Order: sequence, then C-alpha cells, then structure tokens
Amino acid sequence: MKYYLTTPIYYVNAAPHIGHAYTTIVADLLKRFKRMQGCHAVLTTGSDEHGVNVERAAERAGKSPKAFCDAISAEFARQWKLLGLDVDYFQRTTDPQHAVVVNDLFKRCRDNGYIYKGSYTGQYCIFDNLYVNDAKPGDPCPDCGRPTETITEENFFFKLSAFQDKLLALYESQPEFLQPEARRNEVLAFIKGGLTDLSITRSNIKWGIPVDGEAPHVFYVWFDALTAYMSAVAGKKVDGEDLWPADLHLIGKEIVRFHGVFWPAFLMAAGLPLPKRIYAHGWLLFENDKMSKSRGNIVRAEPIHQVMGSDALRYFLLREVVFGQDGSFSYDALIGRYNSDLANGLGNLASRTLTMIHQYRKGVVPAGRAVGATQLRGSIVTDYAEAVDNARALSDNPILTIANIGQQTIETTQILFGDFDFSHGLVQIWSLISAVDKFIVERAPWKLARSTEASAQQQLDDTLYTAAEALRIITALVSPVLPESSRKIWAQLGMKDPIESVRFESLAWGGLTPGQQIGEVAPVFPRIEAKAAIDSMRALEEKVTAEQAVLMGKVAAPAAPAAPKIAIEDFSKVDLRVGLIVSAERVKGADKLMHMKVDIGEAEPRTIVAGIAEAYAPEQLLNRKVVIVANLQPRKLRGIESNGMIVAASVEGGKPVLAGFHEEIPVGARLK
RNA sequence: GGCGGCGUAGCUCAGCUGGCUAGAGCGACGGUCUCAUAAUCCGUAGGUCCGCAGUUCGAGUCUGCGCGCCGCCA
Repeated sequence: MKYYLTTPIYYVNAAPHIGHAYTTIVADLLKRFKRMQGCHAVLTTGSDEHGVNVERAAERAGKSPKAFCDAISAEFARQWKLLGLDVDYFQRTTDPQHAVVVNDLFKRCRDNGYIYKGSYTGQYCIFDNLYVNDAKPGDPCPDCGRPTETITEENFFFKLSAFQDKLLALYESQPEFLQPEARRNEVLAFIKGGLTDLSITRSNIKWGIPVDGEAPHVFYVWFDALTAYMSAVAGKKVDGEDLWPADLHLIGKEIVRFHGVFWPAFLMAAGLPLPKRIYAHGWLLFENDKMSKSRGNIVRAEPIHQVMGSDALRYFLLREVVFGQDGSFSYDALIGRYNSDLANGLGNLASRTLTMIHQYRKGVVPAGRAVGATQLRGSIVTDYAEAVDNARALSDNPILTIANIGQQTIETTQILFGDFDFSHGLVQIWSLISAVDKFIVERAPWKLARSTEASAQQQLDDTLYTAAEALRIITALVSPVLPESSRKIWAQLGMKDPIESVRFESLAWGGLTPGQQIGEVAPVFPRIEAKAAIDSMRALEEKVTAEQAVLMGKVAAPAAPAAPKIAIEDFSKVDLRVGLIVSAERVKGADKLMHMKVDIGEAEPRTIVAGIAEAYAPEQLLNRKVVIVANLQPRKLRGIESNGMIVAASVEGGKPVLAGFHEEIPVGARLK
C-alpha cells in the first residue's frame, strides 16, 4: 500500500533554517514510521521559486533568477541530505515538467467553467504575495507592516465563491481532512464568512510559469506552488497504484488557508482527487520569541547537527514540542533532553545491558526462560501507569511484567505515532526504558554472576535475555525517530537484518534469538558538556549565517565610509560619560524602544530612550556600564523625554551592540 | 471590536463528564548499588491550581466578571 506525503515546497526567498528542518524531519519520521507499518511511503519536498520577491532577491545577488534559484534550491537539497532525510522527490517549480502540470490543472478548471478573465484593483503586499482586503492606498500590510502597492491588472480569476458549500460538505464529511481541530475551526470560520474569487495569474510579472496561449500572463504563487505536490509524482505509480492523491500534506500553521481552502477547491474544480489529510504544525520559537531576521535569532539546523548529531535534534523536536502546537527551542533544553533522555536513558541502558552480556556471557545472548506468550496481549491503553498496572496484574513475575510492558509499548507507540502524537509516543517508549532500568537494579545481575549455583545462573540468563530483548524492541521502536543511532545500537546487539527492515507486524516480544553474538559496545550518546557544546554551536551558527548571507547575495556590510576629518576641538564638544543603567523597561507599543534611567554621576539619573529593545532584554541591561552622550539636545520619543544617547555600534541590518568597558571605571568619568 | 483558546510545583506539562491528603518528567537536595556514559535505583520538594464573586454537601474541574498571553476574523 502506498503512502504519499509532502512537506511544503520552501520559498527560496530565505536560506534553510530550523523551521524548514522541523517540517522535513517530521515528514522523514512519518515516512519511516509508515514503512514500519508496511506501507510503501514516498516523500516529496521541494522549492518554490517564482515571484517578484525572488526576482528582486536575484537582482540583489547579481544573478539571473534561475541561477539564484539553482543555488538556493541546491542549498535546501544539501541540507536534507546532510541531515539524513530520506526524500524521494525534490520538486522545483522551475522544472519544465511542473509547468505542464500547472497548465493542465488550469485547463481542467477552465474547461469546467471555473476560470474567467477579470480586472482587479487593490492594495497588494509584494512581500507576502497577497492582496490586502479593505486596505486603502498607502496602508501598510497588516501581516508584515511593509507598505502595500496599488495594483490594477487584468488577470484570470478562479471562482472560489462557487465552492463554499462543497468545501463545507468536505469538512462535514471528513473531519480529519484538516488537523489539528483548532486549525480546522479557523478554516471553517473563514469559509463560512464567505469566499471571494481568487486572482490566479499576473500579467506584470515575468518570473513565473507562462499561461499557455495567454501571454503575458503567468501563474501566481498558489496555483503554481500547490500544484508541485502533484507534479512531483505525475504519472508515478507504486505497486500499480497512482501516488496521487497525497495521503498527507504536512504544513505550518501559517499556510493553513491555502491548503485547506484554495487547494481542495482547485482540485474539485479540475475534477481531480483530493489529498486525504492535511496536518498543520505550530511554530518553533526561540526561547519563547518568534524567530525573525530583525531579531537576529534564527537558528539553523546545521550547527546542531555538527555538534550533537541530527538524531539529537530530531529527538528534541519530536519529544519536546507537542506536535501541532507552538514549541520553544533553546540550546539548554536541547542539551537537557539529550543528556537526560538519550545519554542517561537509552544510551546508558544499551551500554549496561550489552556490557553485562560481554562480561558474564562472553558476548552471547543467553536463552531466557519462556514467558508465556499467551499472556502478553493486554488491552491497549495509552496511559503508562495503566499499562504498568495491567502488566503487573497479569503477573507478579518481573520478567513477565517487562515482557508485557514491552508488548504494550509496541502497540501504544503505533497508536500514538499514527495520531501524530509523537511526544507522547516517545514518553511511552521512555517509560519502558525506565522500567527496564528498574528491573535490572531489582534483579542485580552482578550479584547473580558471583554465585555458582545453577538457579542463580539461570536467573542471570533470564535477566540478561529480558534486558536485551527489551533493548531490541526499544531500538526498533525509536528507529523512525533516531535512524542513525538506532542503527548503531542494532549493530551492537548483533542483529543481522538491517533495522530498516523491521515491521510492526512482526515485532513482538521474544523475537531475539538466543545464541546470537553481540557486537562491540561503544557509547551511542556520549554525555555532552553544556557550555562547550553551546559555545561551539553558537560559533558555527555565526559561520553558517555568514555563508548563507553570501549565498543569498547579501555581501558583508561594507565598512562605513570614513566621515570627514574633524579637529580635536570638534570632538571635545561631545560630552561622553560612563553611565550605569539603573532601570530599564520596554516602551509599550514600540518594539525597538527601551526606556532607561542611567546614572552618570549627577544628582538624578538621566532618562534615556534608545532603540535597543530588539537586541537587549531589560534584565540584560540592568547594572551595565555604558557610554552616554551627555550633552545631546533632549528629544521626545513616544512622549518620553530622552536626555542623552547611549553609544552602540551597528552594521546595516544588524543589531546594535553597546559600547562598554573591560576594566573598572567609576560612573560619570568622561571619555576623551 | 467579534469568535475561539490558554493561564496548575523553578522549568515543561497531566488532570475525562465536579468528589479520597492536587500529579508526572526534568532540574535541585539527601541516600543506595556498582553492570553502566560522575549513569541507574530509592527518598524529599509542601505549589493563593491567574484574581474576585457565585452554583453546589463538595470546584483546577461548572457560571459570571476582571487581569494577562495567544490564534483566527473584522
């Protein structure tokens, strides 16, 4: 059975960051999970390359649009390869074959009477690629705040208004079509609010797919981009089955409307089958702040991969972030998860289990006594405490208890991952790890090993077998999430078939073959020292950011041209003082402004308002010694009179960095 | 402004249709074992469950109002 899933095709307007990686990692996980369920899973990702923004970005980079797209697109592809993501098709919207599919979709819609030519005048945000309803000329875009442009043009319209009832019927009959529920409700509210026809072509843009026989019209973003999901697999079959329709579109919450309203409407109009399901995930925040260029807090995947391995990132994203909700990324949390769950948990369990088999049984998996397979099937529950109770209720034999928990974990993992509840699925697996750790301590194999009695030796065999079998099952279960590390543990266990060949169907307690020779043991998740790791990730982050800037054609900020020469007297007119920030708070309603009181040795601290709130938090500023221009004309900012200026360095597009001192210096001292 | 969501231990969160002394994981602290990656295991943590008022024998759990945060829409 085929399972076709997609990530969005990423806009080449920005270089890949952790947000892109997040979606693609989840897609890769799902592909591996579906494969474990016996499906032939196929994954498409790609790049969205048309539009004015790209045209302009290319121009800034001094490249042709195509050359620019080639470079950025290749960078996305390189990222996925680097992270070990198992992508089948990388669809570019500049691919000639894609243009054929888009025109075909257009023709089908047109033949069915859902496309007409009309003219439209409106305020358009070029950055977001959308018309701003109700905006008057000169209004800023409500989404990004950039100025809108008044555009009048004749173009082709799609009769979206004709699909209101059909879409409502779709959501009525297939509640699972769009998830999670909160997002579906938003889409429903939007549809119920009335749908207006959609302009789907442009005649004033050159960089796009030409509409066949309708020059100079080119397709506009959504009609072009969404169709990539189809063109990637046009005419492709798996096991005799067409890959289209997609079984799953994985998207971010910001593009829910396009996928939940426009896309099914296009397909209905064309008489083509609809995707089965759309799942929108939340955003990845950086320490609870939105990642953005202006804040300069965008995290890339590559430094994390280099320092901690991509499995660490995968585990973090899937375990820490509840899928569907916004999640917060921080280096501290990443390392915390790694050390406590991966190093101390899974890694240590593998290490202790395998080492004991080496030490006590010469590296050969011993035969454990049979555990009564008939007792293994309990009711399926997704609550761990309940699962343990059930397992215990079945038997007070600790070996059987572990076997039962193990068996249940196989089943609950399937249920939870199948419901996109990855974090709880992982919690379940880690509960099993915890149970095995506890089991080992209770059985104390190191004590059994010292006894020469046959019963003790048999108990030791039972214990080692149980631990190893649990490890085998755990490793198989985490393999979609931790493909690289699970492969290593699998090899250390001495398993012969590749871990990729494991299927849920045949994964069951008792499958480990006694007599199997295990491999060499080496830590899979060595503990990480937080400070050093963060330092190297931060350093790499800067390097990658710089590399990406070059790629995007944003050359390093040229040194500011030297100002005309001045005499010493001119300089001495400027009264620069050492100041101590005694209070700092953000100015309400102004993202950039910080309201501070600065002690410069006068009777009262100076009130100073400065545009540094995007670069510094109030608590970072408190008690900091800075340089103040003390004799500047007072100026009112947001109703607050600022008496002086704080000295900071900055480059074009970068954050301001405050000037400071390395040695002790009293407040009020003059700089000269 | 309209609609919807959220606000529980230092952190991340469970707490379904109201009912025993409000829970888990992480972190912290104390102890233990020694197979293991200073790992494991055991124990401790006394939190106005955002605030106020109400319904009820009884409310994180229901109702109203307020405060704060967020999403969609206008």
